[in-house]
Amino acid sequence: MLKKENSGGFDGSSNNWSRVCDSCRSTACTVYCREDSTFLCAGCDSRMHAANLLASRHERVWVCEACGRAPAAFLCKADAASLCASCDAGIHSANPLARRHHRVPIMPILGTLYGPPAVETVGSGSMMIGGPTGESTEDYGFLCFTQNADDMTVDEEDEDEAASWLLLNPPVKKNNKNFDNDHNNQNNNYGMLFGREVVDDYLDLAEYGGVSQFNDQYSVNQQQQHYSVPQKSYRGDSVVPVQEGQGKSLILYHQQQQQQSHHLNFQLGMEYDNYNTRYGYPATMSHSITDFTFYGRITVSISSMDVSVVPESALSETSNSHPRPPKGNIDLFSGPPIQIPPQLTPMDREARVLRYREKKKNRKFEKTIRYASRKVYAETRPRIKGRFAKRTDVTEADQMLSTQLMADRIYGIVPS
DNA sequence: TCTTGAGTAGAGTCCACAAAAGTGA
DNA sequence: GGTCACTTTTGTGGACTCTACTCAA
Repeated sequence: MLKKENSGGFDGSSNNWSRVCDSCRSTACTVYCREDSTFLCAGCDSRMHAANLLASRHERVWVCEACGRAPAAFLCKADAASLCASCDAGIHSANPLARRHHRVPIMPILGTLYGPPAVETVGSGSMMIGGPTGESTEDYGFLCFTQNADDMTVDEEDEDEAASWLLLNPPVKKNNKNFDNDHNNQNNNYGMLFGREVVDDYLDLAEYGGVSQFNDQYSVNQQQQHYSVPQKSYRGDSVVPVQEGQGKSLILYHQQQQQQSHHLNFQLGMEYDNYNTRYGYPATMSHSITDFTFYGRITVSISSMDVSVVPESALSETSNSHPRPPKGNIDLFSGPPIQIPPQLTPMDREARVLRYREKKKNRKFEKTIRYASRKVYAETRPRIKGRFAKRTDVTEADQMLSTQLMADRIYGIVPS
């Protein structure tokens, strides 16, 4: 996409390193707070701007993706990148094609960086607002914060990554013209922001509740966002204590899941099940997670009923050895209602797409070893061209090889 | 602008066999 | 319900194949 360039930087320095967070001084900054005139990483931003309602209203903007040192001024839709004025000028004056990129002024980030406050949806359009136990939630206003900055950073990263899986790129076959045409035809419906980019199909989750519904909720939340529900986030396959508030909403989950998750089931089901099968996770596990939240934040819980279906060994194993679930194991099948973002601006959506792409780029699939003994044995097992071989075959092959070597020695041929 | 071939990356497949899981007496 | 013997299923890693993709000519 865009290479980091030495743009001179917001602070006038000339190196091409991303600016570090003014608060923690250890992490690359991601946002710039106009009110505080500070560059902050995601963790510090969340911490500082969730301290109180006033702070949460600070206008922030993403840091330029090209130089990483200046607040973004423009959003290039073609590159799907936030750029400062300097980088924007440099990049988009490079050639005539670049000049045609559609750029819009960057919109400030309000509220939370990693998603709006969770709001329970009730029925098809109404909303349930309140804390986990029904108390006033003024203190909970925005995100689920952990006790310290370190934890929060990890949480956000995990959740962000998990959220990324909700935004899977459907396969786009470049050579498939039919597909392309069809997709183009659908762009009127899906590609609101990114034109032909398929990722938008998944990002535009308001679609599931209807656009008008989204708008309604948006306006409602604009007024009532400080009453939003705090969400404790859980990751991994571990069994999750269901909070009181969540327990109530569980019924709603099941009522709504068929309406709201079937679409995703069809699109993502195969992929997740395949992953689970390949990496040793029971398929039932992938059907047991009953709570998630879209747009950059995932809340995962497992109903007790579903857990009982999973073999204990498998459950405990995955719980213990995988504090974080495999990426594909986040389940969308029996998912609860898709929670419509109360203040999902196009800029928010685009920002999430950016983060999604970055995460996707850096994603690593680590194979899960369920039985170390088998691994050890497999490593010591004889192979022929990578395949496991019978020990008798190997001995025969060894004999042939040794015979060949003997012959080579006899005739003075150097073995290659 | 389109075509073609080379190069690359990633996913899927295959194999044997110990260990785990299931079943019936 | 517990134990034993037997059968069936699962999981493991490296090499290879296949497909999709990129890039240059």
